[in-house]
Amino acid sequence: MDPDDRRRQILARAWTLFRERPYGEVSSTEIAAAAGVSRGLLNHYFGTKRELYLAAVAEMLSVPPVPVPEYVAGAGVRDRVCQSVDGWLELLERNQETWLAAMSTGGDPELERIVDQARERMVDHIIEVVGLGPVARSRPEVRGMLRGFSGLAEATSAEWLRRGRLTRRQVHVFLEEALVRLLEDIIPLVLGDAAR
Amino acid sequence: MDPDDRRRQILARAWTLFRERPYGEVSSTEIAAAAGVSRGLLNHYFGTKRELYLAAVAEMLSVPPVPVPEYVAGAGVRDRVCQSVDGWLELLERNQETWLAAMSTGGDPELERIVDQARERMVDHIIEVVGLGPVARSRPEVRGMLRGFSGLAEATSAEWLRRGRLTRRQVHVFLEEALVRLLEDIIPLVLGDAAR
DNA sequence: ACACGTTGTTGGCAGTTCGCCAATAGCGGT
DNA sequence: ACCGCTATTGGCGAACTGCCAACAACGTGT
Repeated sequence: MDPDDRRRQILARAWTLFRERPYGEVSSTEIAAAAGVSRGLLNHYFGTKRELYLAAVAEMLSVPPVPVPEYVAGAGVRDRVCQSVDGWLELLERNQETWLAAMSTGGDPELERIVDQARERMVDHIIEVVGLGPVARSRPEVRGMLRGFSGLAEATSAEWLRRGRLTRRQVHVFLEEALVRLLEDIIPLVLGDAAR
Repeated sequence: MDPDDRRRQILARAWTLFRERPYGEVSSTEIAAAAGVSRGLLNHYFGTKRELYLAAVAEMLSVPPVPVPEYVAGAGVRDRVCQSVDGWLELLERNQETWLAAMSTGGDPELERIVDQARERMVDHIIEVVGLGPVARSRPEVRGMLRGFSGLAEATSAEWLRRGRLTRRQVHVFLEEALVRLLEDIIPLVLGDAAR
């Protein structure tokens, strides 16, 4: 079989197993059996079980990002935020299990780095949507606070998808309002506060 | 040695190791050696390695909660929030490694439940501080949104302690302002929105 | 005082898992 | 046709975990 296809096939099967059970409870033998190959081949392709895991997570985390809304004359920041939040929730609803499973890092520093990169991409996306590029470049605190917002988004989304204490609509209203307030009031306040 | 002391000693040593390296990279043999006992004794006390891990996390997560600020006449919600946030940050700064390490659940459902309980306790604390008890009991969404805020707090705190993109003062101003806005504007908005 | 059950403690055995390597087979280039 | 390269397999050795038998210390009933 074509090595590239085989690689993708193994990654897909591995991720299927990894997202239902934690890392330690899935054996390489099981992955190999599920993929219909010998166990030694996993080593041949990915070196070690850990690297296979990292590769699988990285693969599944490279989902196409939500498109940045077009700039429409007359549309304020709130409209763009609303549209972007909706895209994010849609993407989330479609890949529930993937996202929920990927959020647990298990303290592995390298894995943490991979997930962290995905979160930074989310921050990049927000910065672009709301047009904060210039400020963000000179003030790293802005990225820090937006990273905080991504924590808010993850937690409320989990409340929606896992615990059901919030509806999708509520999450939408909540996040949209929170982000707008953040941009218009809180971030300027914190940045100005440093002048004291 | 007194069984209770021995138990605590093993838990302390185990947690020391678990917080510097992920679960899979710490062997029971190593823990036993560090604690100065035989490996079989770990099984005698905790049954399995996993249970030992859970016990260690639960032990270290049972830190004394931040005291609820006294009610002072003339002090508004903002004052109480400010005081509470400060207590939380203080606690966090003192037990950095413990908290940062405990936040990684590794997809283990039982462990996830333990950490989740700690987060719910934080929500309880906030509810008590801002006096939202009555509303929260009839509207579970309130707990959901406050759980979102705890995600915000965790993420910004990590930005402060780990990445250093925020200072402690900035985190304080940010969280205080965000929580006040949440209580006064955003939560009422979401609750009212459901009436549509 | 002596036998005995209980509990802390140890070492070792068996099963499983993982990383590595030698061996085989297919396939393209010269 | 020969040769090298890569995919693929099976197996070996090391490490780790769970379990159990054995030993020691200590309290208790007779």
